Amino acid sequence: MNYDAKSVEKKWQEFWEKEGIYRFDFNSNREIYSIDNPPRYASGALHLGHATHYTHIDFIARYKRMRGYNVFFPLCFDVNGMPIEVNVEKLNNIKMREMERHKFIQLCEEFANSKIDTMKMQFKILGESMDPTIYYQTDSPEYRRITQLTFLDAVEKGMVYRGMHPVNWCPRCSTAIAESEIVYVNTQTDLYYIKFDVENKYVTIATTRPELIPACLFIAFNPRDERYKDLENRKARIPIFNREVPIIADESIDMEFGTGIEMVCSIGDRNDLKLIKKHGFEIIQSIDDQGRMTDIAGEFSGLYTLDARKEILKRLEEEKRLVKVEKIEHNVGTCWRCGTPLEIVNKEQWFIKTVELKDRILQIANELKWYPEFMKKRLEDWVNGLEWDWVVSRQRYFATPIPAWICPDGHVVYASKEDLLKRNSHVDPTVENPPVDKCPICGKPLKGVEEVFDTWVDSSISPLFNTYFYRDNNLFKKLYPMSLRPQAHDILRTWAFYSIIRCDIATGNKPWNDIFIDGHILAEDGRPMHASWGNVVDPLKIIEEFGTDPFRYFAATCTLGEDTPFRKRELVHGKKLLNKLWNVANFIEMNIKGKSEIYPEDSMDLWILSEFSETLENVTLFMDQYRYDRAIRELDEFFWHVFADHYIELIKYRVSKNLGTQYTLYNVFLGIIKMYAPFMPHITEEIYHRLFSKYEGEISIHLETWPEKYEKIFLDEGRIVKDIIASLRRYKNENNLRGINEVIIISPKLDITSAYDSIKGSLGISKLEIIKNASLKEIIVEAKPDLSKIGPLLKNSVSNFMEFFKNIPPERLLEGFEFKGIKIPKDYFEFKKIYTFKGKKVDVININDVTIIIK
RNA sequence: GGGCCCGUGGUCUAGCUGGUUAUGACAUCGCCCUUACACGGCGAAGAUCACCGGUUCGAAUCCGGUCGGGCCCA
Repeated sequence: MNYDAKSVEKKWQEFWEKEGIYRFDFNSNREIYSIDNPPRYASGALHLGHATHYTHIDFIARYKRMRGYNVFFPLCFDVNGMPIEVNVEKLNNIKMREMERHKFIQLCEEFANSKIDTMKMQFKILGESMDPTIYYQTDSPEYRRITQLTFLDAVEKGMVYRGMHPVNWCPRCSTAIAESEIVYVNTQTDLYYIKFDVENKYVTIATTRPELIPACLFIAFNPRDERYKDLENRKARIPIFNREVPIIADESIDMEFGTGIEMVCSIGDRNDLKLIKKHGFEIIQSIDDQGRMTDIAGEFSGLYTLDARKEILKRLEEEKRLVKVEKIEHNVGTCWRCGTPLEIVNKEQWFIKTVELKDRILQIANELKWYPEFMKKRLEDWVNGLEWDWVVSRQRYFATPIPAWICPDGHVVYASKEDLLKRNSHVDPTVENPPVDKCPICGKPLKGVEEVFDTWVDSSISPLFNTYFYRDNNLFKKLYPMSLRPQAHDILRTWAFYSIIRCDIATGNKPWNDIFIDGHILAEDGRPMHASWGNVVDPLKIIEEFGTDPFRYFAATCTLGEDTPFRKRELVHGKKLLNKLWNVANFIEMNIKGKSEIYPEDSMDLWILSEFSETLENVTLFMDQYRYDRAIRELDEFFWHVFADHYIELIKYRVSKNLGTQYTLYNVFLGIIKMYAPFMPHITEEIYHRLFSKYEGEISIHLETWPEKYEKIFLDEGRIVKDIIASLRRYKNENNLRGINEVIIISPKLDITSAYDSIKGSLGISKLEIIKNASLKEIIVEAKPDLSKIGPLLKNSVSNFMEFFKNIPPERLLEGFEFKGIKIPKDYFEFKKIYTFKGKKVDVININDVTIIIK
């Protein structure tokens, strides 16, 4: 009988929703386990990676619930920022900056909410157990209010300032362009070779932008470049403008490009910017908002860059400084909307000081438990390399407004914290009045700030929002810090980093106890999924084909922190596992009538309880370390290859008449499906209702508690017996036998006589004897040295010994063998023996030191 | 360019606090419809553990380097 996931899963999803079984209990005194669940970005449907990550988090939530915790696992969405703006522009064929601000924001909200509805449904289909009663989305007025309040905390502590910062700028649209709005196009461009004077000689530099010569700050070459070695620390004179600039050596200069020596301007490209920062130069503004040359260009000022280029080239030619022109392939960043090549210009921006918090961040990172550990190092390296502060302002519409007003002289008035504390929504300075009539410093009129926050300013306070910071102090004390931050490694330097900063500024304390960092899900070809590569996998299609539980099985095989290619075969395997579970349930239903309360006496029943307990210990340990992959492997091995393959076969002959065995079967299987419940919530619920709920009393397995251990006895003995039975079953199989006439088992060390009935009964042996010492003649056929003992004893003569050892009759080793004057005790070897039985030919099977004789 | 991760039978993968013949899955081949399951059970074949060097009696495992792949870089 096969298990049909599809028909079963939907039923339980409806049931869980109706019964509201995943609830955080605000009134409970149980220990809290709180998860700082990633608010899903609301720009579209979930992809396979999201589906897998949320499933990983769900494993932990469900596991912790069964361990008795009051689990805080919010359903939440992130709704701010540019991807949604861009979608709205495309969908409505409009341009953000050509629309009325609040109308555009409304369109964004509508768009996001429609996506949220889709994703809520997807979470349900994925069997996620997030709690909809502790829901939030980051564009709610309440959330934005907390974003602003915590920003004002930073203001109060002197952590906020305004300053100049380079941004990507579209000269045609006259607006800042975000990194993701840049379209890179490969074009052909001219590379100009220009002579610069160095004292009474000259050096030829290559540039694609001669119009930036007036903004040249220094000349740079690679220190390994022999051609320019003697130029270091000397000065070059820039043509036309006749200004002296230093010559600097820097490893980042490409020796192959152009002449291997270049001019660094403020600001040509990203790399220039890096060099300028690194060598401590000030940025000069050379191009204005409309793309015209500024005053520094002297007689060329006011010209558009391309016109300035023509004029300057003409002059260079006149002065015989233009050596040659060469066509090259060039990657240019252009505006995604109008295609104009972008400039980098310096603009006034808002900052939160992060550089001076370096030590503090490292300290907090150390207070967190990282899973896997190496992710901490990634963060530390990143923090140590921090060079500038966090730019928190964006020239966009759809995000939390910066709660401030500004006068023409640049004096800032912030929103009143007292006022904001009393309200239930955020401040919008584009429509609201400032707390004072005019600038308290210069008396000039104030204007609301139109810039909004970088979306990480919103999402980085999720640990504060989740714990009711500024909303309910008692709850905050109870909930903060949170138990776990789960997230993926691509946003380690943003979400994790900024969260630590924001929470430290607001509370002076770490945001979480644990942080786990997940890897990515790759396409089946091992590459990242990309629509343009055609290797994207839709999670809902997979679920349609296989069911949710098999999908979750795949998720469980991913190792935390490592990228995992999607593997369909894991779904196939998951499906088989479900079938196996289903059929074991069938078997148990057929053989058990009612719940037995008779504790087992049979040694093999005690053995499987011991095996179960060991598995339980390991699974628990792995789950506590967020190693769900190890946990499920452990569980699979026990369930399928110990419990199903061996134990069930072993008790078939007696299950109907042995209540202790029925007790064992019932309880071990109940324990197994409980351990599987966090991974595969549907089938375990189905089996629970079919076999167990009427005795156990819960309406859902997901309200059950984690299993408990049994006393571990007969574990080693049981394993030997299991192997004996398996080998005899194989023997029967190979020889096509229905039963066996006579078997003698010699077990010199472990006492397995109590398993006499199990061996005899399950194999159909007519005459069985289990003895400790054979009165038979034993012949040692083989000896195996234990190198972990012999290695340290003999050190470098081990290999000589191994050569020598081959030719020694094994029985000589029994007497304590001597090699090069060193005595080797006999327990440094493992011996394999056979017996002759009254001179008759018998079949013999050896398992460790146990010998089985079959007549 | 910098930091981190990964590189194991045909494919994917476990092991990586060093110990003899390296785990499992899929695929391949053989046997078995044994009163839960043929989406099952048993067995066979298949790997110089990316490469080079070092430490060690002994390295897939530790160290250094090379090559290849991935992620992040405000």
